[in-house]
Parts: sequence; structure tokens; C-alpha cells
Amino acid sequence: MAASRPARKGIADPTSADTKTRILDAAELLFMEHGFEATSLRSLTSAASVNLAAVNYHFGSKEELFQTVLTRRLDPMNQERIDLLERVERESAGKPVTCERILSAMLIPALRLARDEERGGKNFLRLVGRAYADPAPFIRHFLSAQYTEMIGRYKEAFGRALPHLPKQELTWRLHFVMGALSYTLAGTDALKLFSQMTGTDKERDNDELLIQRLAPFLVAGLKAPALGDTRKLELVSGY
Amino acid sequence: MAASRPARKGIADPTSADTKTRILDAAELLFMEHGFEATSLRSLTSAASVNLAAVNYHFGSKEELFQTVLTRRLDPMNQERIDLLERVERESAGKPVTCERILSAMLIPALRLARDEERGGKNFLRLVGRAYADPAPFIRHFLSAQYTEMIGRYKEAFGRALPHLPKQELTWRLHFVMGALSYTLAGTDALKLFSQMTGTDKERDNDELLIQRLAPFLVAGLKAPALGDTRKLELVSGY
DNA sequence: ATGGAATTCAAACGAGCGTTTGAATCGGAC
DNA sequence: GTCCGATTCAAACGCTCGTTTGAATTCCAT
Repeated sequence: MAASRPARKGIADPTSADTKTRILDAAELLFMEHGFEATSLRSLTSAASVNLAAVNYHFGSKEELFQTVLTRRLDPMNQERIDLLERVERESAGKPVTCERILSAMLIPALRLARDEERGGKNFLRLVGRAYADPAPFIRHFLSAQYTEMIGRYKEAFGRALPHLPKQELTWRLHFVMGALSYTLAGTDALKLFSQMTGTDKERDNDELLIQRLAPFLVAGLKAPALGDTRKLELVSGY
Repeated sequence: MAASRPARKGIADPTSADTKTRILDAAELLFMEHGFEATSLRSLTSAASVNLAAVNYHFGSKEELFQTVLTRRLDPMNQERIDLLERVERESAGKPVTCERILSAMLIPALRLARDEERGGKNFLRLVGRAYADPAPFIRHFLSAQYTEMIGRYKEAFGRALPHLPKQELTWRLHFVMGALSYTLAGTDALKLFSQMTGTDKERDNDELLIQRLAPFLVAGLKAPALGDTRKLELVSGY
């Protein structure tokens, strides 16, 4: 009986907000470190210094908590992406917007979020990157819903910037872009695969530098000749 | 006492091989569908029509089973990648090998595996793609070890094909390549984000076509001018 | 000060988990 | 046919999980 919607809609309620925020912050960190399944509500509430029942009281369930964790950051970020794209298009005054600018509008809000340590920062982006690959259906469906509008807008914008590219080809390429992006954001240990970075390199390679490296790679890929415009993939002889 | 290594090294032992194989096949499918944590040994052994204790008897633990599932397919595939690269380099007789050929040597064994439905096919590649993003340390460390040699060889080959590219830039770009690749292999529902494919398109877009689309994108990204060779990312004004 | 809702708390619930055990069964060598 | 190690099996162990409960407490408008 106590589970429905106890939160008042009035002015700010600092007491409950404190508990809810402590839970959200701890959840963000732990979900990032261990994933959704492997994070127990007991370790989570213990880390947040709240009672075990607080999660179900304030959020209803573990799944709803997870969705709230994602929404809290993703909603503003994706809105920022949409706003930035619209601003860029407005300022271009009818002229076609370049790929570089469109991609920048997409990456910059992510970069801004990554830098804002008070709002989760890199931890959160890693969480999103991993959530993308999570097999749980409710996570995939939720993320899909969160991103649909933003992706649609950018697809249209890129379509205008790359008019020669067939729509279906563009769909695939945006998929590849999101792949490289999520993987990069999610990765930490993954970089150790290539394990040739020195300690100082690791520290200096902050997120801005990362995006400065990622953007040229992605722009070049987006601008590549479409399949069919060039000869087929050069296959190794004998395959 | 019964857990150490009961498997005989003699000729094939069809009885135990049958049980082990049934477990491995069911595990491959279920780990792919639900992930490592969310797959219980009870549902797994039930799907394989073997006794619950069989997993611990034959593999020692759930973790060791998971590693065996990955090794069974990854070991030969990565070896094939290395062999193919060596063959391409041998046949070029000293001339520099092109990016396209190197990338092909990397993608073709994956494509070959994806087609071999009797050996797991697409299911398995999706499993690998997801395992890459799994937070469990033992999975990350295991995958890292599995890939280190193969990645190292390809990094050297790409370094020769792209001599102008600084080593560190190449490291990042290979990271992006692996990202787009894993994400693409892992994705299924992810494609629905862009949800503009018709049903017939979905069926016709088989894995070969997918790689034919992915390769030009990746080659163009790899060949892009290095950071510093060109002006910085065009930032949206006011950022 | 007091009443009533919002929140916190300790405790327990039932279920499912990976793993272990020891007996039953199997299968080929002698 | 007998024996012995390899395998299968049903059952249980100990533990952790997400969730629920009902009483205790806090908070604030009256």
C-alpha cells in the first residue's frame, strides 16, 4: 500500500530530496562499477547510508531506480544536443551545415557532462556506454526511447550535409558512430589492450583530447564514398 | 575431490564430450541472450538437458564455463586472423600492404565465423561484443589476454601502412575500430533506434553486406589526417 | 501542543543462486 | 563376471537477493 507515489509535488522537500539524491549518487557509481545485475540494493543503500527499504519506498523498485539514474543526466544532455543542433542550423541561415559542426553539436554536450564532476562526470558516461550493451530488455528499450528523438534530428541534419549518401547507408554509419562513441566512453580497461600508453600519457589524455581524436576519425568515416560508388572491399585472395 | 581434472586425454570420449558440448552450446546461447550474471546454472543445465551438477563437474565453476565458451571460438578465430595477416604480408613481397587488405584480414575471420551457424554463428559474435562491455573484471581480463597478441600484430601492420600516423594516434584509432566493430556485432535491438529499415531490408542485410558497409567507414577513419595535421575540431561558436 | 501524513527503520519473507555431497549408475579392462 | 574409475543424479547447504511489512520516528500545518 505504501509503494504508489508518496512524493509531494509541492515546494522542495529537502529531507526526502537528500535521501533520494544520496541513493542516486551511490547508484550511479555502483552501477557503473559493477553493472545493474551485480549491484545489490544492500551494498547500494549501505554506500548511501540509507535504510535498505528506502530504494523501494522512493523509487518503487531497483529497475525504476536505474531508469531514474539514467534519466537524471541523459534527459538534459540530449535536450542540450537538440538545442545546440538547432542553434547551429539557425545561425547557418540556410547554408548547409558541415559534418564537423553537426558532429560537434553531438559531442560537446557529452564532453560538457564528462567534465562536470559534480554531476557524475566520466562515471556517468561510462555507465551509459555499458548500458548500451546490457542484455536486459528493459534497459535497451528505455535507452532506445531516450535517444530516438535526438538521433532522428541528427540523422536529418547529416542527411542534409551528405546529400549524396543513401539514407540506408547513413543509418548504418550513424550506428557505427554511436558504437565507437559508446565503446570509447565505456572503456577504461579496454584501453589496456593496447597497453602502450605511459602513465603520464594516461593522465594528460583527458576527455577533450579524446574527442579531438575521435571527431576526425568519425568525420572521415561519415564522408567516405558510399558502398557502390567505389569498388567492393578488397578481399584477401583465396577467400 | 572430484573437481580437479577428470577428463581423460586418450581418444575421444563421446559420452563426456556429448554432455560438455551440450552444456557449451546451451551456455553460448543463454549467455548471449541474458548475459553472464543473469544466466542461472539451473536454466542453463535444464536447457542442455543435463544435471545441475554437471557444470561444476566438467568445468569447475560458472566462470570457467564462461571462459571455455569464449575460448572455443575465439582462439581459432584470432589465430586465423594472425595467419591471414601473415599470408597477406608474405604475398606482398616487401611492398607495403594497404589499409584495406589489413582490415579485411581482420574482418574476414569474424565474418566466416558469423556465417558458420554450426559453430555458433552470429550468436557467438554478439556474445563477444557484449562481453567486451561487461563490467566483471574476470571477463575483461580474460578478453584482454585473448586479444593482446592479435591486436599487437595488427597495430604493427597498420603502423607500416600508415607511417605518417603517430603511434599514439594509431592506438586510439584501433580502439575506435574495435568499438564500432564490437558494437555492431553486439547490436540487434540497437538498430531499431534508427528504425527506418523495412522488413525485407532487415533480412537482406546479412553479415557480408554489413562488413561491406563497415569497412569503408573504418578505412576512411584510419586514413584521416592526424590530429595536429589539420585545424582543431570546429567548435560550435560560444562553447 | 497536537494530529496526521511522510519518512525511516529493523526484521523478516520467499525465492533463487552457485556449489557440494554421497550414493547410484555406467562402461570398458582384466 | 568383477572391479574401478568416470559420470550422472537427487538432494541439500549456506548464502544473498529484491521486496514487503508494520511499528517507530520525524516533520510541519494547524
